[in-house]
Amino acid sequence: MVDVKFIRQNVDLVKNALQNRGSSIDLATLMDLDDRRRAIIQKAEELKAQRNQFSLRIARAKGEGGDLEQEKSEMRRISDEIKALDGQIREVETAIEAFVLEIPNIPHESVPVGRDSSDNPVVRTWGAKPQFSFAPKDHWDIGENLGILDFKRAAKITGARFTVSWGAGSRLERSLISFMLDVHTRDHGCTEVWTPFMVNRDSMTATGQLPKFEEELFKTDDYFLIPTAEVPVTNLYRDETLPEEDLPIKLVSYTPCFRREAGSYGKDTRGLIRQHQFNKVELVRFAHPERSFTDLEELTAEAENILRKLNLHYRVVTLCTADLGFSSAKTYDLEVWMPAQGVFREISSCSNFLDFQARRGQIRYKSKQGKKTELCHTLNGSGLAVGRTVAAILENYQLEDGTVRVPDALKPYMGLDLIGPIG
RNA sequence: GGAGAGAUGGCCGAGUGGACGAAGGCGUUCGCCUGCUAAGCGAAUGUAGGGCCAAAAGCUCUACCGAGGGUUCGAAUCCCUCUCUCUCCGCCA
Repeated sequence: MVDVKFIRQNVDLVKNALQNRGSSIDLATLMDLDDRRRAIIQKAEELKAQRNQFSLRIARAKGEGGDLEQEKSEMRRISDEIKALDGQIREVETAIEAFVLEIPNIPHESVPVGRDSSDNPVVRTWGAKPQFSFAPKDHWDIGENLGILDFKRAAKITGARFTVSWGAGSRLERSLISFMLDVHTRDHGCTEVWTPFMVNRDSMTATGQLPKFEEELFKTDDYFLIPTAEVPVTNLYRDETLPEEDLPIKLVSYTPCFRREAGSYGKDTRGLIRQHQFNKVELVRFAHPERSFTDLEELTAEAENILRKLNLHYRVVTLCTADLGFSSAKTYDLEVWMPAQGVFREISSCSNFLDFQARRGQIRYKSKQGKKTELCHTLNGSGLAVGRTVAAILENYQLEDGTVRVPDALKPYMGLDLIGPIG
């Protein structure tokens, strides 16, 4: 959530930022509401101050047994007026809140202005494309041929965009989760957390999934299924004040993720790339505002480190203004090389949300001297999306006979050097 | 699912209609004192919003005792609804 006070003082800047994002929100409506709000507050508070004084006088006079009927009826009038004004204030504030919750974050000044994903500049590229003496197969063909991926039965027991993994495939999924968690906790100093996979409406609102993207979420009568661990993990400290010296707080969490993928019909219909349920290891940071961009670089490097250890060719792009997620001020996408299609595919998204989520969720910090309580900055990034990592490994490590080599880093976890056919 | 108890400041805990933003204690911070430490003494110590101010500082007003509504001139205190927590019973991986 962008601060209304900030918007008021920087209307043109915000207007411009929204335009760069391709958003057509009319700020004039908001400014009118805010003007009205302050006018009513002023009136109401004046009356309240009056009421308090009357109240005091009545209390004092009570002992002396004076006739206070006149004061009382006057007070009744004031009280009624206050009640009416308070109702109006509530109304206006509800409207303002609803409005502001729909405003996306303001892109950081270092974010390039662009029209779509083709305007995302490449920051760096790591590794090299693997060379094949044969035509590399798609990961879904490799997986189905080996018997480790089973899309048909997943469709039978649930539906489209779900996957069953068998044997080494299942083990690969589990190995990757363990491997990633181990690297992030052991080498990067993150604390591992295990959270609920369903959350309430307040949590979804704090991180920015709600109110705007409800159609993207699966839900039960009572709760929402998390689309990413970002939601439960960031909300760990909702409505809390953290000690300044604890920042940055570095967390890592494995969770399954559930997404409706509404509006993506016909996109990535085969394979592991776009699923309704997938596994992800997520990095989350609560940062000091003064160094959150350093944190973003560090967090991105931590995610990259997984790809490097797996020896997967990838590149880093900066999302331009048009491609930036709703809550983010700056995002780096890590894109892994997929040899079968000959393209780079997103495998991690690392973002700095500044105080956007912290304001929605009231996540704050305070110095030991207790000077001031201020909003934290929050960040997160996939470290990594597990399903897509499986896809990348199958494609990049495939051999001509249809088997798949196990990356060195995973051998201790897999207890195998080669994934062969199940049978 | 059934029965009961509860929700007050960073924490503990008092407060059943009027000077209560809220006693007392603990904690924390600053100062004093003391060979050092501990103890002791003194002071400070919530959040949000509005106004004044170019702004900060500061001053001032308002709100907040789980949430919302009601009664009343006046509500932490009385009434209603909701949420959450705890205890016991039942069921269950």
